[in-house]
Amino acid sequence: MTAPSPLTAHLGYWLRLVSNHVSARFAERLDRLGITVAEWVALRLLFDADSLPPSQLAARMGLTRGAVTKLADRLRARGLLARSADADDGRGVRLALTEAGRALVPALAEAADRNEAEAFAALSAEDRALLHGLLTRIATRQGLTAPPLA
Amino acid sequence: MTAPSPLTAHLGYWLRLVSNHVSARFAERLDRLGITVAEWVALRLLFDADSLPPSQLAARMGLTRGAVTKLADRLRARGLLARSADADDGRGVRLALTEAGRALVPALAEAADRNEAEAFAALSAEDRALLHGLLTRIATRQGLTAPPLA
DNA sequence: TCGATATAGTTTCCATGGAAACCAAAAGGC
DNA sequence: GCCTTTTGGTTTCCATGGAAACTATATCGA
Repeated sequence: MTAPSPLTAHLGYWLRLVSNHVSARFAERLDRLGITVAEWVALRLLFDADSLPPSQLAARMGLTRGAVTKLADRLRARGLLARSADADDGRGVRLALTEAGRALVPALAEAADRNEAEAFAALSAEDRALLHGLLTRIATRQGLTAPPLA
Repeated sequence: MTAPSPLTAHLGYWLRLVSNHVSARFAERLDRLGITVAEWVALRLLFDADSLPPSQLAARMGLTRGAVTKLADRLRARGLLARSADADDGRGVRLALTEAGRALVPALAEAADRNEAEAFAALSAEDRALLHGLLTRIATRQGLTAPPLA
């Protein structure tokens, strides 16, 4: 009958602590540009993909389709994203960046770069590589090259 | 003029991906016991502290006081937590576990232990220690032995 | 001691995201 | 070719948590 594990006994606790902090700081930076973290992820994915159905975006972001509908509405209202009907599928929709959306991405990426540098300043380049290796090892073992959902 | 960094270029991305996944899996486990992750954290902190003012709990959990008020209400409604007036400060409140709340903590801690084992199964004991070291190094550098808030 | 200020807690309002119900179109079985 | 089932997307409802306003008490300075 040992004492119940304290919070700090779990790697999961530290992972969450650091991750939340890094994301919160990143959110602050993005906020200055009027963008949320989720919006950044969507914009960056669409930057490469050119156009995606909401379901694809949802899968890659680890969100539900419902959440993506709403996210897309917000981005569309600000003129950063356009929605068009899928030519082949009467139900389908394609999401794509507008010119304004595309033009915004580099600045956001720079914010991400700066955040990254600041967040992991405590680690040497080798240690950062080490951390990267450990995290990706867990990720692949858990089968998540993509979604943290369910 | 290089291309904007892809999401996967940032450690922060992997950190968030893995952290969210681990927390989501943990949330599933706790859900079977009718508890959320935030509730677990509160219960575990109160288990050691015996009694805390809401502001203290908020600080240690990285939540606002408003959020703690509501969290405490939920736990109180389920008979896991009791609220009492502070003897010395007319404004103050003390939160403490009920017997039922206290009795629940060991089972929750075991769920946390099992989650931990499953989540980091990809890593050897040495690698887990390594990861722990890297994360705590970042945490202390960022001044967060406690709150991811602000 | 009284008035100004600070502090503890709560409440209200808002934003985000999940779950599930729902609708329309496509695909499959016969 | 129909009827059932599946799939893509949206909508509705709910839960959680932050921000800011608000209340009550305590503290500080003159």
